[in-house]
Amino acid sequence: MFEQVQSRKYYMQIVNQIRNLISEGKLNAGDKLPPERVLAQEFGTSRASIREALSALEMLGLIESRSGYGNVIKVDGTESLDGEMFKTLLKDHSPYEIFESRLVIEPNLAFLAAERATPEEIQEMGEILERLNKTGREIKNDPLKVEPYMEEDRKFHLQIGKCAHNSVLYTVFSGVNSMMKEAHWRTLKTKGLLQEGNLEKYEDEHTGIFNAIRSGKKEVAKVQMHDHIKELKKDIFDMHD
Amino acid sequence: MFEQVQSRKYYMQIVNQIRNLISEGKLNAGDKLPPERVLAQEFGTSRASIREALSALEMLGLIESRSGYGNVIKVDGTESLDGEMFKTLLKDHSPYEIFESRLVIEPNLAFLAAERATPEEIQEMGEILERLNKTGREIKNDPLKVEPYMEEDRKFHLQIGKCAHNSVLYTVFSGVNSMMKEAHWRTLKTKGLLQEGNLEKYEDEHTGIFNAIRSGKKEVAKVQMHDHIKELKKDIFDMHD
DNA sequence: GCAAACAGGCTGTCAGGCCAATTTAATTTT
DNA sequence: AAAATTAAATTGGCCTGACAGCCTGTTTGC
Repeated sequence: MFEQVQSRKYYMQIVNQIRNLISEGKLNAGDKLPPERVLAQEFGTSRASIREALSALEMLGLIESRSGYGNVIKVDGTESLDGEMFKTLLKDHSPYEIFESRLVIEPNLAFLAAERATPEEIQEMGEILERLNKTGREIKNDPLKVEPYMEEDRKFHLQIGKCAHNSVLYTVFSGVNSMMKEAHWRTLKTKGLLQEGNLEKYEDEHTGIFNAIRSGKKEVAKVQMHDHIKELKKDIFDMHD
Repeated sequence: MFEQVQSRKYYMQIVNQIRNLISEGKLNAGDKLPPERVLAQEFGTSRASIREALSALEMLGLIESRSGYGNVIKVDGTESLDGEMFKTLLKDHSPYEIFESRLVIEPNLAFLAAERATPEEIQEMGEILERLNKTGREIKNDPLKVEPYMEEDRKFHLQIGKCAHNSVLYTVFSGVNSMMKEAHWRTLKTKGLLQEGNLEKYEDEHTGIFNAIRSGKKEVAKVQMHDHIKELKKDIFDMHD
């Protein structure tokens, strides 16, 4: 019946405003915030309050405060800000366990996606898949395409997660997914990806998953996603169980 | 090869120290921190730095700062501090989606638990189950036992999560699990739990899951957990799909 | 007895200042 | 002219001191 009164503390209001600016895409990764003294003026508060907000934002992993330089936005919040914050929690977990969690979550996301995806979402998924496959085939002639390929791959999986229409699972997955952008993951994955025949294999698997989701075959989508992630896991960690 | 240099910024060191005290159980939910001025003295910093740390801790959901009263520890961090922080991210998500995520995660935790649980962990699980079942039977004569029952139930499921030995999934699940302690969940659950015959049903299901895990029957554990959560979901949300 | 006023402790916020880190520009050196 | 050095400006990191407002318990006044 009654609405929550606006968070009274200044630093919280500042955190929320900046957080919103990030998720609205008005502040992007790499952008520099105005100097603290300027922020204080613009928000109409003291520098102390600004700094309380900034330290909180830094602890949440949204900005990085660099002495003598400025406060820099660290994340691209348009995909899932909550996911980026969850990623911050994952920092110290082992790569193996992080990847293993994909094996649990993603097949179920595929299942739910087959059940709930809207036509528009399916179409977008198809477009991403097309770009992904195209980029994959270009790698043979141009090894520099590996980076864009991994990015398209990330987006394809993320789109499936979005289609599952479960914000909790999406938050978790987008955190894990975003972790794959990190440098040490890229080197890990590059090794596995480039082995002979893998790209063709992935193309088949991705296409199969997409078709299953599009035609609403929930169980098929789930199983195929499971097999796909298991293949990835094998290719990356060189394990076979 | 080289270890990370200690986080330079004062507020970070303070956050880490307090965070550790919470996860070590030296600071428990409800405890009041010393006044900021005292903290400043004890940490050897200014009150400004203390407040930067406290605002960060509050944003992470670990403490609550009450004007004119003090800074209060908000979580019991001995189960999983990361989980408590993840719970903070869940605050605004719909109860249905939160519960649905259990349906995805817990069966897989049961699966992994059947594969990886140590004898000691199994034994502890058995002891929790025994207490749970005992409390469940006492409810008939003493409706006040509902609260303890739900707490034992929470612990039983959490123990399974722990046995899965995957820190990422455990963090997520313990966050969701801890959410079940919240007031609005308790009322939701109480309604469903107390319907005729449910408690006996749950006892059978719990026991079945435990036996499957103990004897290493991974697939059985997974399926039974899935069915159990689905029953719970039905009883709580009154849905049947 | 009971309500109202009071007092002490604590957080919320501000103002102003100094130091250290880092970038940028200026200056010197090669 | 290019490179290395130095100087200046910018910016975050941190500190001190102060005051208003909130909370709690106690005292005062009826």
